[in-house]
Amino acid sequence: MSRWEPNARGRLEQAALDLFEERGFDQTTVEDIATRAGLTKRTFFRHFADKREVLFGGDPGSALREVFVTGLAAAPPDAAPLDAVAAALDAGADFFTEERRPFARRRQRVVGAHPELQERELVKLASISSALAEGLRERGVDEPAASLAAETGLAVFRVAFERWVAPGEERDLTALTRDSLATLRAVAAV
Amino acid sequence: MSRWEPNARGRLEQAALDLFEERGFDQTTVEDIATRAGLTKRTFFRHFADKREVLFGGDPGSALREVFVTGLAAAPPDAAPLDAVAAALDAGADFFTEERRPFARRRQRVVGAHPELQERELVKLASISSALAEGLRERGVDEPAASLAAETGLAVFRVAFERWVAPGEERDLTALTRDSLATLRAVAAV
DNA sequence: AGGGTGATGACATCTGGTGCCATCACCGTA
DNA sequence: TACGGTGATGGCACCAGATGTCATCACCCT
Repeated sequence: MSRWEPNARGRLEQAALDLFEERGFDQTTVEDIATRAGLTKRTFFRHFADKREVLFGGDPGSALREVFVTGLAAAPPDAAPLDAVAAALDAGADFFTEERRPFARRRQRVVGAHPELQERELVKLASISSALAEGLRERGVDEPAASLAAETGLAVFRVAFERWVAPGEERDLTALTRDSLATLRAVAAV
Repeated sequence: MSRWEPNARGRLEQAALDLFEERGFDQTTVEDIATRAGLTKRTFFRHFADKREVLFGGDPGSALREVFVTGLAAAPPDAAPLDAVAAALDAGADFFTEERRPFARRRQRVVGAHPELQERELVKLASISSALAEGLRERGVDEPAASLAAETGLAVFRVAFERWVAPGEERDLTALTRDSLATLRAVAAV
């Protein structure tokens, strides 16, 4: 692909995460990141739409959304909405293998320390929620049930994910997701 | 209070909403807003932390969060988590009276047209969700049930709110919220 | 060897956002 | 009446994020 030093994008992501941990998000300029990656500020903005996006995979960040949507599509056509969403969550949980946990923890610490990064994270999750709702509608689920099932499912996933990256937690994301879903069902039971 | 033209903050909010509708968020500079309000860019940033915040009430935006928290606190101590959250949602729904609907619709159209504004909106809602979860924990609800009930409740409210501001919708927000909550309970029923 | 292609560098520019100090209107007090 | 305090505003400089434009360079293909 690249004819210069390979993997410019990856180098930028790596440099950014390192610098954000060292000095914090605000104390790191885009030029700092680019320089550490052996590139220039202008090139940074060719790979990422803005400074925050470097932590969210840029366009590839939509990969996770695809995983969820595919998982949803794989559920039996006659599955209840929340059961179909549960299948999507399982697929999402599989995406975050044990090898990814250390990186996820670093990333979560940085994001958690900076409100402007949490903004972006919420948008990404909302985008997944919208995609799930759309998938549910295609399965014949009416509004507002489709949106509610999707949003609820994502809330379950978010809670599970936060537990997964919490210090000392050892259970895998699949187990945590299923546990959270069970808790939700108990809470929502009339 | 003010010894100059009164209500500088309100004038800035009004000018901003007008300009965002006329030209769009990106095509409007902070200087444009300030000038239309008879002020300067520097003064704008004394009232609002950033350009987006002008649509979210600045600090007073936390007023809504207080309404929710107060509503939650007013629920019977032995109420089930989701019932307590339902009380909070009722309080939130009361906050948006019929007179506010036209303004809410204008605002929603602008926010809906600009992803960067949606980011901010998600943060505000997440802040309410956190406050509700905290309130539930104080009522003795354990994690992750507290977070799940809070996030689920807010999903219900968000869905209801979107229907409330939809063109042609005439039901009030309380009715829509209760309807959405009933739908959620049906969806979550095993 | 030469042209095409795509990623990068260099430069200019706009705008969001902040720090700093001056200014001005009003208020209370002597 | 005079005077100083207070709080909101204006003006200015400045940094950093973000974008448009053009030049450059490495590689591939013919």
